[in-house]
Amino acid sequence: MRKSTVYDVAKKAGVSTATVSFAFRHPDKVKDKTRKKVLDAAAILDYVPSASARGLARGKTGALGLYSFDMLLERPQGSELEDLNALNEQNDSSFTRPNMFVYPLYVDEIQRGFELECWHRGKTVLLGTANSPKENNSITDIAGSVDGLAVFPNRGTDDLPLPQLCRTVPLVRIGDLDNTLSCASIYCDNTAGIISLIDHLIDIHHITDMSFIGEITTFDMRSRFNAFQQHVTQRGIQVTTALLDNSEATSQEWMVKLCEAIDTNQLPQAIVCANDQTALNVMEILTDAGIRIPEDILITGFDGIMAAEFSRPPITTVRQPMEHMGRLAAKLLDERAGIPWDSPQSYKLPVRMIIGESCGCKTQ
Amino acid sequence: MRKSTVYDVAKKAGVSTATVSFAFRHPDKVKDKTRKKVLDAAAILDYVPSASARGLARGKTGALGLYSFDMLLERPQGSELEDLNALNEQNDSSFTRPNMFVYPLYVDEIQRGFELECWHRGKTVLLGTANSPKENNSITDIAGSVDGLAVFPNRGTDDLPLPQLCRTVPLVRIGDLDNTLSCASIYCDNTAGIISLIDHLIDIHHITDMSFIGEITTFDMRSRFNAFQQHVTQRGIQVTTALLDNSEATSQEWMVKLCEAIDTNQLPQAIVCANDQTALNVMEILTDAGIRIPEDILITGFDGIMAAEFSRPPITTVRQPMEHMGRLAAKLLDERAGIPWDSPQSYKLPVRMIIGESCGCKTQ
DNA sequence: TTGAAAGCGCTAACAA
DNA sequence: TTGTTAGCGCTTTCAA
Repeated sequence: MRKSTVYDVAKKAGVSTATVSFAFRHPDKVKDKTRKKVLDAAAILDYVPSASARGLARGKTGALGLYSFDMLLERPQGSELEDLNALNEQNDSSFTRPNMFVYPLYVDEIQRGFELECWHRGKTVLLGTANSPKENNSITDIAGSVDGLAVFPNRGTDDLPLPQLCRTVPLVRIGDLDNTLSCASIYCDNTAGIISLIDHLIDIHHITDMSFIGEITTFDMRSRFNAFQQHVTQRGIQVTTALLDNSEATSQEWMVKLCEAIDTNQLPQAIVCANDQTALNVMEILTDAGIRIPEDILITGFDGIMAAEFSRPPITTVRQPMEHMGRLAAKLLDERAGIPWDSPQSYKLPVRMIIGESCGCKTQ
Repeated sequence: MRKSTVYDVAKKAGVSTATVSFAFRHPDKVKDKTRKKVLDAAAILDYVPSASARGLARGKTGALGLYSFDMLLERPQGSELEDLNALNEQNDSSFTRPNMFVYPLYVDEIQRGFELECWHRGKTVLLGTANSPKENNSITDIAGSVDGLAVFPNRGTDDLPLPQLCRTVPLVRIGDLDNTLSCASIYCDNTAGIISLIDHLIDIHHITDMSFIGEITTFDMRSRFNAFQQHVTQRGIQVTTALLDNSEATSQEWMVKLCEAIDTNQLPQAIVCANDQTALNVMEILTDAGIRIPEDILITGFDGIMAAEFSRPPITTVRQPMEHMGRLAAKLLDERAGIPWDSPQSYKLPVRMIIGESCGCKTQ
């Protein structure tokens, strides 16, 4: 059964297609009786207007997009996506309890903010993701179907055709800063966050020797690493360089270094991690090696994701206003009404330190 | 600066628009040299194909939709969505820690499954929500822009034009069962879940007197309520009817009844709650009244959301395979390739009881 | 208040 | 292998 169109409705209602369109889009511009005829005909014919056609005609889609780069690859579930059929087996992973080490993470909280704001504004949300690093044309696909697009940075972001996109559609980078492109950047005050962490470790816990762990693959991570180096120097702190990893590598070299440091007893008094997920991993490795946190070593994270609060011990971290960031992205995009920015915009949002117990504090 | 189109690219590359289209959609059908010309021209012109135009021409959009009904209204944040500007203030709620009583909930875990499967299949996800119960034409809007649509049931779902939609686009109802419409229904084995809960309370904790609390506004809730009534009768258990609320009301009448029962000391030995969120609320009210769980009364939930596991005490509940349900929805929709079902389909998924401590068990 | 008609940008026969 | 061309369904001037 063919889908019915304006033409079908128009014929059935005995009016023109223009009137059908008006009956839906500008109800007040149409005589009540006419409108009723149209609506009735539409109901009988199961008329569902084509958003594609409308988008084409209007030059807008009414949707805002959020693009995440190879999220799947970074999450354990990604690999289990095949077994959709054997749910009856008792040991199916679908029955395991929710695991907050996998969800919700940083991107999820931002996504949630984005969705809230879009719904608030009556925009629909389009979610896209590349399955493989090579598929960077998928971002162009989604860019072509929205009035504005928010993008998460990631390793591989450099390959994305962001320079072209931002000339065609309003583009927001989240957790990233770019002053060369005519797009908006929303990021948090990484420097202030790292400083407050370091100061806390020094001033409250009298640490004289610390290091930094993390993959320096994005703007955020780089900012934190730089802030660490700088502030630690400024405070005259010794740095256990054995651990420092300022490589751009995607592999987790720091794990090797950390294990070596454990084996050779070269651990610093404290480790500042690039983010909560890294901190979680570091803590697991240390714990497995019989090293206690915070008795034997202090750990800090960054981001303030849910898992940081519920890990044992809870992680002392810096919380980004993630929901807010997502909402701001949607707001900025919506306000552009489809018109790309003509100069770089940036929004640096404040952060707040959250004291857990991994730094040696007692939080009741 | 006008967005460039196939025509612009075609002219610049010195080919026809068809060739431009082919160069992108069927790269192998175009001579290498020609394709290169096209791609170069496209890059120079910042060409971003219009998904609307493609959707129109192809009759498909490549997106799958997920529609939630008035989610915002049910969540505390919904009301705070205005203050997007004053983030510098120290007490901004954006800095509060993630609150799992608000997110992620039942729908979020399903949504996540839906997203995972869509990404896996290379489909984009369209998220839509009605801001107000009256805005039920928004679902038609999103139905018009996807190749398949999943819908959450809710109070108010009855007002939705589901009968018309399911004749135009493949439709999946999640957490709902409908044998009258030509759509698919994905729901869990509510009856088995309730039975295992009741049996546990009776057989392990020797409960002889229990009741049920919840708003009976959706298929799931109704199923659980019915299963409760039936199984409790079958096991010859006394029911504290003072608490039973089988009304269809949206207001939370059960709160009143619960408070009365507390005041008059009419509480049963155990309360089976319609879902985890209700259980959380019930526990809060009881705790505030100085009643201890599980010492003074046993509580069970349903769903297995994250907050149930981390509440104190952890809630004994029944876990639905939520991620799986979302994934199944996406899979079914994708497989229809835009063609509506011509008869009702239903998928009842198994559940599993998860022992917490709210039932009186000790889980270390 | 309604109708006629010209696009919107892309795709896919069909031809060449 | 590439070009021509007829739509896809809706919106929106402009006229009536």
